Amino acid sequence: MPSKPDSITMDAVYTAPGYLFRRMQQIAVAIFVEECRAFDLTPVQYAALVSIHTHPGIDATRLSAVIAFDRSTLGNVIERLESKAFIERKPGREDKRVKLLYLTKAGVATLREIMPSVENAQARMLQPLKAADRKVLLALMTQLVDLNNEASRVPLRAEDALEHLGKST
Amino acid sequence: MPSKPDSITMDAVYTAPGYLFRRMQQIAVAIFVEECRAFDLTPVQYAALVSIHTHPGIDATRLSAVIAFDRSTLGNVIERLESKAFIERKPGREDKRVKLLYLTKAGVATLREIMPSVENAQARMLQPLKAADRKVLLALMTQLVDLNNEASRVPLRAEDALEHLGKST
DNA sequence: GTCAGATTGTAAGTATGCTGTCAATTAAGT
DNA sequence: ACTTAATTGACAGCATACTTACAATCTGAC
Repeated sequence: MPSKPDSITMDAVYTAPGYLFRRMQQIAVAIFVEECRAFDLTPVQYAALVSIHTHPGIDATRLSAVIAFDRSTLGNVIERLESKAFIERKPGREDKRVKLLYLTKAGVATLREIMPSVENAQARMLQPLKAADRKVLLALMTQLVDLNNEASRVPLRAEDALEHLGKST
Repeated sequence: MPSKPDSITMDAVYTAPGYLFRRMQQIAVAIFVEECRAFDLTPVQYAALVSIHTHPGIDATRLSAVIAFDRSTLGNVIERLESKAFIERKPGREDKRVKLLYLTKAGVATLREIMPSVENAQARMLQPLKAADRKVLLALMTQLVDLNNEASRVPLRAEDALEHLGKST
């Protein structure tokens, strides 16, 4: 309980949950990039690819809700994926504002090829822990992220993914 | 175990530890910014202030090792803290390359005032969990970050903080 | 003492992640 | 039908976070 600055130590940083989350995120990205450096895909770009593969013809706004990425950020991500020829943007027929997203053949192929490396990376992040602890940590993180969903600037809305189908129902 | 893209679902994203860490980091920053919006300090800037307060006269390279921030990133952070008049940079006498960092009076005052808000923010991040689970999560995260230290691009080197003292020993 | 190599701060370039704003378009209310 | 609301993608701007490169400086080997 350091309340006066005179009593501030580095523990005010090191033991803060926010610092641990930041640090672990940095480590997770470093591991992902290292395992996947052959594929020219970042973690964010990978998540976007998976989502577009799962929801072909989704638009950028819905995609941002499905992976909880900021809409502005996602615009740049989509641009890069398009310039790498992993995805295509096609104008919507009903709604002239939207641009529908689809994987290209190269995108599908890359996704198939990168999968084992991604799984290696995800495993490596938790490897230092005992198997039982890994499960506990994953369960608690899943719970915490879910319960804090609304505190996020861009809450996850997985259901939004279905809106681009059967809109006329 | 989805190995063929045809069997990929969003679980390939949602249950990946890397995704959970990213999401939680975003939530943590959002909560910090909301609780501390009266102070014009980001989480990173706060950590830097605490470190400079704890290690007056530290230089930027050592500071980056102490809070595990990239040296380049930290350059910009320091610039912003200086332009806000929270810190001062003074040229080193022995080594003309380094610039030593000190808190200004405004920096010390701000640090004292922001402390309660930071603690509120840190508490809010874990609040959705039961008290016992909070302890477990914190312990596991601390362990995991520590054991993965070398996997990070900028490993934490807390001891480096002491080097700017008694260099001539 | 001098020269090779390391270190320090800085800068440019790329990639998230957020804040706003804006024009175009669509949807809703009357 | 017509005006107002909301939505969509795009853009500008700020703040991390990393890469490489570079000039100034320092250190060590000889």
